[in-house]
Amino acid sequence: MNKRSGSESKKRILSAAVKVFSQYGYRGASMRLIAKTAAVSVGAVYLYFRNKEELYYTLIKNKLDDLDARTGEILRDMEDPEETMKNFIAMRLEHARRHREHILIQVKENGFTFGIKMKKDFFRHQREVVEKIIRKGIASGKFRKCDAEEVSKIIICTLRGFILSVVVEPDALFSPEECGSLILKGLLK
Amino acid sequence: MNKRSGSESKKRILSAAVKVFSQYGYRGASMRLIAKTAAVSVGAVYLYFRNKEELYYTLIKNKLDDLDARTGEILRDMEDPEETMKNFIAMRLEHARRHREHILIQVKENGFTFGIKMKKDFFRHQREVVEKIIRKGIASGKFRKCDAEEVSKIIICTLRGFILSVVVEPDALFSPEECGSLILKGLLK
Amino acid sequence: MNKRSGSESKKRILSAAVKVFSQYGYRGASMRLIAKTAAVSVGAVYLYFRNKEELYYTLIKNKLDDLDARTGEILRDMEDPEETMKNFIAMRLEHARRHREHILIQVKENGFTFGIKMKKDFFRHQREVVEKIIRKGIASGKFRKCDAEEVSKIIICTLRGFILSVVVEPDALFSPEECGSLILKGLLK
Amino acid sequence: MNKRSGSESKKRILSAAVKVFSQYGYRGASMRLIAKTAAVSVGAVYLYFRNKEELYYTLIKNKLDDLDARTGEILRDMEDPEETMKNFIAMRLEHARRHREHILIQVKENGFTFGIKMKKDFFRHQREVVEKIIRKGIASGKFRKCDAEEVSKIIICTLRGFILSVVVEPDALFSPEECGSLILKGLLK
DNA sequence: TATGAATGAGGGTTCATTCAT
DNA sequence: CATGAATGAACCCTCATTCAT
Repeated sequence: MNKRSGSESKKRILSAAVKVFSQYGYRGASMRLIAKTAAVSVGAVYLYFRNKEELYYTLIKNKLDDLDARTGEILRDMEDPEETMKNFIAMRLEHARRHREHILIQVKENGFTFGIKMKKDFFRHQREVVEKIIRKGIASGKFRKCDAEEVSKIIICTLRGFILSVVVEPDALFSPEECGSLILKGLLK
Repeated sequence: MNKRSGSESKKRILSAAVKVFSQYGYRGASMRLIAKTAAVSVGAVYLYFRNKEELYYTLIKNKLDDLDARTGEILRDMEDPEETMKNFIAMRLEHARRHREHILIQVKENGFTFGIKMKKDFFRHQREVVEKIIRKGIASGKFRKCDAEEVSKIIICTLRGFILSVVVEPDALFSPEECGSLILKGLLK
Repeated sequence: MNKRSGSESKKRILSAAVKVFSQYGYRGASMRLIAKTAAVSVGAVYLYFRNKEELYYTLIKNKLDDLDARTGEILRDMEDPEETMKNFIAMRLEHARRHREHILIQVKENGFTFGIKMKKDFFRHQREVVEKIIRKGIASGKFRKCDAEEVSKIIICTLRGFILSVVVEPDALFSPEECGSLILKGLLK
Repeated sequence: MNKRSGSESKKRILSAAVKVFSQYGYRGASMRLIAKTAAVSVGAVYLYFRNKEELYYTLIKNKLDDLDARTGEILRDMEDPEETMKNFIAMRLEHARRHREHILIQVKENGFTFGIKMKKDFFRHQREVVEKIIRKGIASGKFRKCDAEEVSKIIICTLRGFILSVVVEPDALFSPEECGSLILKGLLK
């Protein structure tokens, strides 16, 4: 059909794949539909990706790398740990809202076996970031003393819950500020 | 050609279905595999469930009803709101740990259309329970003043995150007590 | 369930089979539905008929035997060949109208391989009857001279067409008299 | 993995379908067998026809359209109604003989619900054609006076019978001439 | 004589993947 | 680089038939 540069086609396919995977899940998405959505032939998809699995994998990898980069930025100029924690949470929520489809893909195929190591690495790194913030907060006397590792896990989980909600019920928005507040101040007086 | 009591077979099928659905997701699970796992013929599955969808639906419904009942129990004898909230969170986490596979099924098929009303009803009810506890806590002066509806949403999301983690990474356990603590006391001193 | 005499059950099954076969055709009819319609268990059907094929075969055979008997009666007191021919045609049409379902079964499974000999025998016999009437008619000078065998075939076919129509479009009735007339007098002046 | 031109495959499939449907009926015919008969993969059949129903429908439609066209030709140059009627009957019989399998398909699935409107339209049109010939015949004084509508119905039925016979017993041929004769002249002197 | 749970082959259909062009 | 017809394994589901009761 149209002649396009190779990389252009690849981008189109990736973009189409995000849409289709997020809507139908890994198994529900058909290569034909992805190709059609990308306005490309079925064969073309196999030109750029060995198979469905690799296409899916690439998608996830791209997004996690992106998120890793943004996390790095936030960490770079950490001064006030409270501020940093708020920024981190807000960034993750904002990212989830903007890339709802990507998160959906992962949510739907959670437990799916591809790229499980990649995901574990990502989550470990995120947790370590949070732990680092907490330690800084405790050291600076702003956070109450607690088991930084344990609490970092909990916060990551909490965040996961927030993000899941953002993605699953995009209409029922709640403010990142309140989320941050709860984590920082708790319910009790 | 084994003869088994009807209800025995049905139980075996349900139990097999939980395993298979939780491992492969709705689409990934094949009726053949479910039948095989239940040590039953394909036809037998259709003897007890009209189709795949109904089998899936029954699974979800059973578990949600169960959870509704346990939630009711906790609410019934609420005296100290702080205690009730802790109990509620602990119950949900405990339940998730014990029925990991069931939660997995739902996580994986999030966005899947069957029984969506049933799920929505469940989540609304759970949120209302939390809201009720919060209002009681504020009224009794134990909780800081806040928008009970908004915060109940956030807590449900937080909980969702905890549960997701319990289910996705069953090894990386963290204590229900700490979870409750974070929600109640927050990170700050 | 109910205790019934064996022959009663058999009758019920046959009667149910006629209904179900005529509505759904041989392949479309399920043994389960036949059993249900007969208010009998699936197993019971296999008590009286070795399998689906035999049940079907029995049905057809019964009806053809019945028709053979009636044809015999008409032939017995043949005096006026014109009258006899009219009676024969009327009888067949009347029979078709009253046993619409049976005819439908055969129409639908025409070419079906069971009992093909039985049907051939039946049709041959019917044709011979018609041939006999024609010969008598020619001999008596009432019918124009023609190849009795050839014409008997044609009349049988004509009749088949009439019957098919009676069965397929039961509302669009046309009179047996007119049918007889056409065959006897033709279109020409 | 043979490469064939698309339209070639489609033709092969249609041709195979005629054979298989005519032998086994709609329900008895399996897509697998049709594919095999066409020397094509199962998937290929679904490349050209959305499903079994559409394949069947296409078959019927093609043939009915063809027959409509031939009927039109005969009507176009009607001069002598007797001649036209003979031609019409002969054409239909000839057509039945040449497309035995197609007729068989329809005979077997009579009462089958697909495309029922299409068939009704066809039959209505055919009857109107016959009615037109009859009226012309009466007007020209060659045919005896009769209820043209009623008699056209009967003739269509008669024809149906002839065709059915041609198709069901292809060996027991009888001449189109004699068929025409019977309809025109009747049995009586 | 009667039941109906159980079986498993087979039916319609989809879809990841390949390959001649 | 790109196409899309073709393949065939695998999916969900039905149903004739059997057999323990």
